[in-house]
Amino acid sequence: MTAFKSDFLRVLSERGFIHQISDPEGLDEACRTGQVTAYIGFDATAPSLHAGSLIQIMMLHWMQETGHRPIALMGGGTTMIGDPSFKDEARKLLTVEDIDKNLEGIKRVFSKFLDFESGRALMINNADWLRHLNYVEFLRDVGRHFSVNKMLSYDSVKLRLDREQSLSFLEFNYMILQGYDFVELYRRTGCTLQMGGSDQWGNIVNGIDLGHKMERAQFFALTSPLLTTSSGAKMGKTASGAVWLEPDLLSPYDYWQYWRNTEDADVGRFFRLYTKLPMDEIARLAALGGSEINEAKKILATEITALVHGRATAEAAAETARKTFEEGALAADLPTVEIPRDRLAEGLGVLVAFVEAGLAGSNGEARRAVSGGALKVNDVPVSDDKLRLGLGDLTGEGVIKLSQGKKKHVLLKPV
RNA sequence: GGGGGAAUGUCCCGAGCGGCAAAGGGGGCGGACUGUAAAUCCGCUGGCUAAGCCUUCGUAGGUUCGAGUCCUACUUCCCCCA
Repeated sequence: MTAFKSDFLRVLSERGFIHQISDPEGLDEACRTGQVTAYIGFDATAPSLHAGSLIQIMMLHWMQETGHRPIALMGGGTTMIGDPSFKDEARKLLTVEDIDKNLEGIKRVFSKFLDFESGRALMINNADWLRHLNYVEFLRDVGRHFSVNKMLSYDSVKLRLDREQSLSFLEFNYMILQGYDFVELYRRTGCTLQMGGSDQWGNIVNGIDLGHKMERAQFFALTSPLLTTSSGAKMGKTASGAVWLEPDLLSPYDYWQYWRNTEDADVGRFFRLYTKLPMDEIARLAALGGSEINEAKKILATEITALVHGRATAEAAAETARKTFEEGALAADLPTVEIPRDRLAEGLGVLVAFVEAGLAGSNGEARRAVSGGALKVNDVPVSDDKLRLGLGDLTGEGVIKLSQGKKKHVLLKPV
């Protein structure tokens, strides 16, 4: 935990990425004296990674930054099984088509954080070796090294067992495949370190053991703390709760907003984890108190957005927010929904308008929002749910601004 | 193979004498207070052409004026015995 000698561990440590390391001194020494190759696996359970994976991506980034070689391992093979760690029930099986499609979206993110030029970072898909395994051979070569007694003792499966929920044999194999991945990557690239969230500890340690037995190699594990916001525990489960990294799934403006609304207490921690700003700069920003911390949050949001969506996009989002919140003006870059001019000309019900804008899930939900005073048209609260919008409601800019609450705004644009 | 349980509002947990759009909680959303924060308080949290109508309690049938609730079969899961 104390002073690391290698740049890599020192950076990770001071920025708060480290939760557990299997052999801190050994890893520190290895990082100090040579180039280490490490990997983190990403399963393709959704068409994009979300904010929860950002911490993993940043670890790979810092690794490359400090002179080592990161591998982003795409879980095209492991996703066929589904990781049961700390899950209270089995996930629905995805089809091969879905998995491969999801991977397309996931791959895209990494080029923004890693430099894949001339093998400085690698992207490998474990489908390459897992999807064509020979069952009996695999059991004899790899399976014999695993003790079921031991696997049953891991905390990661205890939740399931304690709740008396079924843990299928399929899922039970996940940690074996993950362990095998580690060995396979070692053979292919000399990879000796696996990183991941703290929920992956058991799986990673299994890989270390397997490395000892099959290759007589010294592997290392390094885990990061789990992101703990109120919604963190169920992250990725609810459709609206996930903060996607792909602009198609979550607009850069909304992404910026997400970070802008960071709790005071999280500001320093998020700066260290999710931005590349130097530590002294972060210390200064995090020390701001009272309402001044809002300035820090804006910088935080812009920095994090810039990493994922690019600097220009991030600054545009910041500017849109500034106009909307600080000037109360109508910013042209707010998320826009197009609507046929004819429909507007003949009169469009407010409820329908809000549903089409994506600010309400149904007419009924919009109706309730009206009675709760939550909806506004051009900043004027809606009091009558039978109100119809027409061409006369267009502002000088030729749009209609719909708002739900204080923070969500959408422009309706006739075409 | 035999015996006994369980499945509830398509976010989760969970109560439910045959009259139920179904208690309660978490989460989420909105309002007040603030600083686009936290904490706190209040409201909402099946759908619709809305004083009415439609669809919901694992699946399919049945009993009944009426079924989440009773019966039968099936599915999945748990426990006990072999």
